[in-house]
Amino acid sequence: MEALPEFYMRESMTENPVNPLREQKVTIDDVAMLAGVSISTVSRVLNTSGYVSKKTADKVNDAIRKLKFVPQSSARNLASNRTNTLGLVVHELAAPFILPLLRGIENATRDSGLNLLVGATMDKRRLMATLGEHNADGLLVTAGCITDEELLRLYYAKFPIVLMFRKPPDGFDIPYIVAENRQSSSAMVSHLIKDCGRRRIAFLRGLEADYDSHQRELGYRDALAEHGIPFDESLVGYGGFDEAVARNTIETWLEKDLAFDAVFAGDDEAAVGVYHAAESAGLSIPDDIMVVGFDDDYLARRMIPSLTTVHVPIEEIGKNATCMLIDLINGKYVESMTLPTEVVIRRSSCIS
Amino acid sequence: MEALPEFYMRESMTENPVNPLREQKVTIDDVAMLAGVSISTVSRVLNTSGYVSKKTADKVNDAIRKLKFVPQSSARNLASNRTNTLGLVVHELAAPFILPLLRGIENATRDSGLNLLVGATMDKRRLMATLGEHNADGLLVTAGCITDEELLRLYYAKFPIVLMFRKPPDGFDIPYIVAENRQSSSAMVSHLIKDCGRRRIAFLRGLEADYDSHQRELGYRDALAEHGIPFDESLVGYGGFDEAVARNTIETWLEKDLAFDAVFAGDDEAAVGVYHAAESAGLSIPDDIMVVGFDDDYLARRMIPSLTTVHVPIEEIGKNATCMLIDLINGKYVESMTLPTEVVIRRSSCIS
DNA sequence: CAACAACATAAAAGCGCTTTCATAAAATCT
DNA sequence: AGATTTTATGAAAGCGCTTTTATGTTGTTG
Repeated sequence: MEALPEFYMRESMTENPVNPLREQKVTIDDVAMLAGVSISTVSRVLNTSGYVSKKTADKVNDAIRKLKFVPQSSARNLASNRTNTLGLVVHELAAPFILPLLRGIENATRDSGLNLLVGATMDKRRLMATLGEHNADGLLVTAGCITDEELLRLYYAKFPIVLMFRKPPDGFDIPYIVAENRQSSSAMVSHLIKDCGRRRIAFLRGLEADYDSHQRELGYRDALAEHGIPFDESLVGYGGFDEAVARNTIETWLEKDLAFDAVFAGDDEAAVGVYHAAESAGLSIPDDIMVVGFDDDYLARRMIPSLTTVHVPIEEIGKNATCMLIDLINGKYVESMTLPTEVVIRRSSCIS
Repeated sequence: MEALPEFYMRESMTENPVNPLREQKVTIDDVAMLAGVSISTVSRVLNTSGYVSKKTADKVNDAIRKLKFVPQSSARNLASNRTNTLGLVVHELAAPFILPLLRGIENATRDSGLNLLVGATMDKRRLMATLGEHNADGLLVTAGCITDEELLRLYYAKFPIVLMFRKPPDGFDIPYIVAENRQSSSAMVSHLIKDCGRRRIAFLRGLEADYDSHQRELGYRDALAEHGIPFDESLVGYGGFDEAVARNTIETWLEKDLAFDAVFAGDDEAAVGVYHAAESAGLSIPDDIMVVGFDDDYLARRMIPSLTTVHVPIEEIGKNATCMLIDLINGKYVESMTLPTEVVIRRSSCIS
């Protein structure tokens, strides 16, 4: 058989039916009894559905308060066929941009009275059993954590999904929310060219398949073209949106005396890698090389010198994605969106 | 009445019963039918409980696979009176130490086949309705996000809780897991004194009530005492475990020419604040002042110069706390623990 | 003041599982 | 072989809610 979570196999489970000591439960029946009404009426006031007279509602609410009644979600979910839960699927709980994202999502779910279930993709089978169709009303999915195949399976099953930082495969109208990348990348690189007089600007890619990375590269090329600077393949390297990787790339370049006077690092993480490579080579930022990133994450403001980057409203993205998902769940039409971003100039590209 | 989450008030909810289009559900009955057994038997193989012959189990598992059956947790929860869900209560989804913590917790819950519900405290009533007694089997609680009062209410209700980075009020044996603070703080400060020859070492406190902060201060004093350096109140300031606050404190000190040659910043966040204050005053780290932090968070390795700090096994704490909570839920005896930490010497306290 | 709508409540039927409880077959022991 | 015990399965009773249906009770209209 499909291996069951070991949890279920614990003997203690059958021997020791959970928390025998837990306080006695207050149920809807208790409330109904105290208020002198039927449980249907209690349910109606709980859900503000159907007709309830003011007087009765008051009685019921009094009883609820007196008994400290909290409806049990499992019963509610079972009866109403909704879980009141949103699932968040992320690739890894490591990158710092996850935090504001989580914050945005958590706020929005809380405001809607929904629960947030978090899952990181490692074991896909298990993840889907946990967050999948029966145990969440919808899913928020970030880039790189679910294959197109799995995504389409859910799509065909009409399961509500909103993508973040990622667009669906061509031809499928799965709602998504992404940040504007190309234009702001171009603006960023133009800044280096126009304002800072740089000409040999390197670019560090993320993963091939990554939507963001690709858009940023297009923006980079746009800016070069616009200012009549020929695109030079040797100035493009792999940064992997990762500090260590980026650092390694730059160090290799420096060793073989590749000439460049600025680096557009793909994202802030990678930019930090560039900082370290520069530092160990004794190069000064921004004087010897300028460095710019993308995301405006936790690090950008904290690094010394502070990092010029593109501000991405990540918390906003989380919030909006959540609202979109809620609408989707409620059967409303949802429009995908691209949120604007903004170049933030800091010290790492400062002409002194 | 108690304000209901606005979600419930949406008209769409009654009008449009969630996802009318969702694929038809596969239930335990379907599995039973296909396998030619009763649902009790299916349930037994799902839970590996009771007696089931190998042959029957195989038939059932085949059917489960064929139908892609996933048991619906709400039904399961309702029937079995457990939610299979752990709640995580954090104060704010902002501090970087949350990420490794979340990672540790998520891994452990996943390994146990449990779900993880995340809640940030903002609206306590709502939080407890969401994560509280009926909707999670237990709670993981970090420092500063629940009042002692609320904590004790749950304690008296025998609701399983594990505290992280925090000890329970005196006399209550609520299991906790904390990191060793005092000894390593002392070791850290001793390092500055012995290895680096510093004598005027400042300390930046966190919040008064914070357990960690208090312990770290004790360690700081221990080290001073040990090396015969008198404690100087003027060298202790408020850092708030926050970059901006710490920066401000240091800048104020520098303006009034307070003399110090090293700062023990309370935590890494605050240390970054010190970096910025030093930088804007034109002071070099570590030559003019050395800076050390605590936590070894995301920033420590990334700052330039890299930050000497105390490594706290945060992911480990998350993992262990989760295991403790699971044991607790299963009625086992759980022992609180203090995890060891370790001084990590990096460039910010480097004698050049 | 009938006749009909709008409002208010209760009874009852599930939701999809787990968990007794009852029963039967197979294995083990006198 | 008969008496137990162990193993194996199914029937049925809920878990605590929501929701449909039925039944009043008001209020309103012609």
